[in-house]
Amino acid sequence: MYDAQQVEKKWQKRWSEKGLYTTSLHDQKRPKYYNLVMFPYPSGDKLHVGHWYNYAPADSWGRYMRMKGFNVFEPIGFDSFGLPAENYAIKTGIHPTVSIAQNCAKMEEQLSLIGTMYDWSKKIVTSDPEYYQWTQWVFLQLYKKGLAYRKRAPVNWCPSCQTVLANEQVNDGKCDRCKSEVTKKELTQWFFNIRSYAERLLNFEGLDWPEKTKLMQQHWIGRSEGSTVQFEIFGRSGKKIEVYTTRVDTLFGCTYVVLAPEHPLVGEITEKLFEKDVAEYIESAKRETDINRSAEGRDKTGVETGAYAVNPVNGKRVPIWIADYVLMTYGTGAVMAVPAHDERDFAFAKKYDLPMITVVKPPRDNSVEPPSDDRSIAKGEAFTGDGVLVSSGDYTGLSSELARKKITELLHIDGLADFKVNYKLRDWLVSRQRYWGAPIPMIYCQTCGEVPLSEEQLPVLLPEDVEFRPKGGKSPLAFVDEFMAVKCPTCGGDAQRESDTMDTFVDSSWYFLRYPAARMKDGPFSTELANKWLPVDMYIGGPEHACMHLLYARFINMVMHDLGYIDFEEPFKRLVHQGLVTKDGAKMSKSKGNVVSPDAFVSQYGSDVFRMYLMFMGPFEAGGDWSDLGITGVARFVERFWNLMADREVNPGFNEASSKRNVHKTIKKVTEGIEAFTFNTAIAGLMEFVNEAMKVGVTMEDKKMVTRLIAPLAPHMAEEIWEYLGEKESIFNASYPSFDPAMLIEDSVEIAIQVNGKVRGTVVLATGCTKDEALRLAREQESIKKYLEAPGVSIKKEIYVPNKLVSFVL
RNA sequence: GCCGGGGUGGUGAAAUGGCAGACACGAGAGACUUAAAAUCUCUUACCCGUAAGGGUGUGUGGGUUCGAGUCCCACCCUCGGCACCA
Repeated sequence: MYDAQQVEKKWQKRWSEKGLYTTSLHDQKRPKYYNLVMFPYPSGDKLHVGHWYNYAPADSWGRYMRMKGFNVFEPIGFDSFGLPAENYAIKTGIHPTVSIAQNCAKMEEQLSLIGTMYDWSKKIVTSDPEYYQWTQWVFLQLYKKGLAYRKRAPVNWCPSCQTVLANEQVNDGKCDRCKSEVTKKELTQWFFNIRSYAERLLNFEGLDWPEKTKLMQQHWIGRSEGSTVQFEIFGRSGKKIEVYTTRVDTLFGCTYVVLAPEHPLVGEITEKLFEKDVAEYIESAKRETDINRSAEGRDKTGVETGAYAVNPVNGKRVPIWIADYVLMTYGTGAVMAVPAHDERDFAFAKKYDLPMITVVKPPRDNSVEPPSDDRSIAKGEAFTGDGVLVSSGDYTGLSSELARKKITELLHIDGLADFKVNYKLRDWLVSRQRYWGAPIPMIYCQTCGEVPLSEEQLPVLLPEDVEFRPKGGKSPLAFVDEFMAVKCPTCGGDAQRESDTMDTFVDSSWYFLRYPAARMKDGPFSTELANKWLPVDMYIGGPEHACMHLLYARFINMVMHDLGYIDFEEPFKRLVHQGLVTKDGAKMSKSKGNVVSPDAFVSQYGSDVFRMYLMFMGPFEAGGDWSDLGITGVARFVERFWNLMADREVNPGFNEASSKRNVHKTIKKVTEGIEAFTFNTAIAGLMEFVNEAMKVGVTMEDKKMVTRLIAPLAPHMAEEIWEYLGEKESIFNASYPSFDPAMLIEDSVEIAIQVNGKVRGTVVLATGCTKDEALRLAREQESIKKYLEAPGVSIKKEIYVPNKLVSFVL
């Protein structure tokens, strides 16, 4: 009987006593392997099966790579700043420093039960000053490079969290964290200019990432190629409106121009008669939340300004409108409307009875040119595809693609147009009006203005004695006088600190650089160690970070590269996402009360069984719905494996050739399963091995081989068996077995015989049997004869796939 | 609407274009036991048939091929992501 509890305790203790997983970072002998999981937030809750589902296979991968001969570094830490601890403090009065310390300790204890090979000596906690002073350092580096700036802008505001949010943290117009409706607010905030890295962030060369994730980032960055076009404002010589369009080929079809309500020209151009309507419209647009304003299919609204713009390509006057379907944050905040060829313009034009002119027809449409400038064109919808230009002056007859080039080039001569690439990606808003984060290391001086702290003045420590409850949209720090009052580092005069703290995504945007130098006092990371250990070889975490953490981390890493601190641009070479474990089809969450705890299973069956059961559920990247129904299967397997290995005798039915083949077949299957992150098939392979070994036996030598094979998946049991089989060193210092292809070949194989595509029988042939021989034997089969010899049939074709099948076509 | 992933037994699932359902769970039958648990053995896609055997089957409809879960076309459902970005 295998005693999992006793065995697992024993080995966890021994591993930690021996420091088996303390990676020697300066080792020159073995190639390095940086195996990283996204570090957890230390909530007070216990680990649930989702955590295990993520961490256990990730650890098995690390163990596998270690046995493959790599010097594996598998660090862990806590992403400990952020709202939950602060909200908890508001509710209970317990200081975040206290609750986070408790939670980290609790979490460490639970993580250790999994039996991972985390190198705890390199643990980092982002809310420790020894970490966050370097987060502040990162901020200063960006500031120095002009990549951190302060700007008054309409931002996302969560009224319940009382803080601003980055675009990435707003989902469906709701706060990612508390789900309340996000509103707009004009505030002066700190931004990181991630936009200037848009082009580089689109390049994924050399990255082994899921296609899906790369696509999501691409879409988020949203690159589009188009042109800017200048429309002169009629009667205001020299005043121009710049619009952005990807369809400059439809310029002749422009029947009006639309400005975003926030557009700076609005006040200037609006005619007296229209001022009241315009002012009212802008007011109502301001009140709209982003979600309402940006919902597609929403009824389009707008007002006329009374002003007119001149189409530079044909001198035609078109009215200027204001509508909130045009966004100030994209392009130039102004568009040329071509209702005949754009769905949004079409809907708007129809509502306000604006003219439509068809200027592009589908390439294969040979019909007569439609009448131009005809309000009554009875059209059901806009034609938005590329085609051939009509009613477009000199450009008539050109393809859309060519026309885009020609029109832009010609207008460019007079400075009226230019090619322009735009991105949907907006700058990263990093300030938060909350307490529990890294203070932004900036000072505002009455004489010098905005002054960055020098590196020697870091860390800016978070004051301890603070009223956490947010007040009036200001950070709690703003009310701590001792914190706020400071002397200006430049002139020595009275100054004030920045009271906002940083988005926690800033903390996690560089932590992978810190790990190898976790205890370092004189810098955020060591250039030497970073260049040696990074990029991260394997990064494992949830797909929900695709457009947040994973994008921010790439950006910050690129900035550090550009500043000359590190040699590599990309932080994560290979990325794998674990699938989601649901309960009754729903995501596990405390509020739904459907969180499954692993505790009962781990204490009944042990970590090894539970780890393997999670892996046996299906492919790692697929996830699945939780059910405990099958765990007994894995428990039985572990018992059988243990008994097989503990039995020192070779089985009575021992057959050397079959036994060897069994072992090598297993090595192949298990290795392929682990490599593909389909641990379920690896475990199935081991189960098959045991079933077969019960029949054909297994030698002492092969027992050791198979024990090494299972070690990454069931680390505790493997160590125990390894020791039992007489080995003194840890099994994780042993190498991973590889298979001999020659050992896989069987003497004979059973192949299928098909007649007209249907399997009608089988025949046992010698391996590698010739075609003639195979066909002859197949034809002789009783079950086949009757088909071949039926009256009126003859063989039209014979197919032989060696070791697979014979197929007759009659 | 657009972009991805996925639809295979009662369940979790497996399958370089080559005998669909490996490996498990569950269920049924049997062995051991005074009995139960545990363990072991056998059966288990569906339909017809006592059997031998035959037929049907991987979301739907077509196609390519000697042969399709796998490739191609059209569609349905589902889960994620994006969504007035001009």
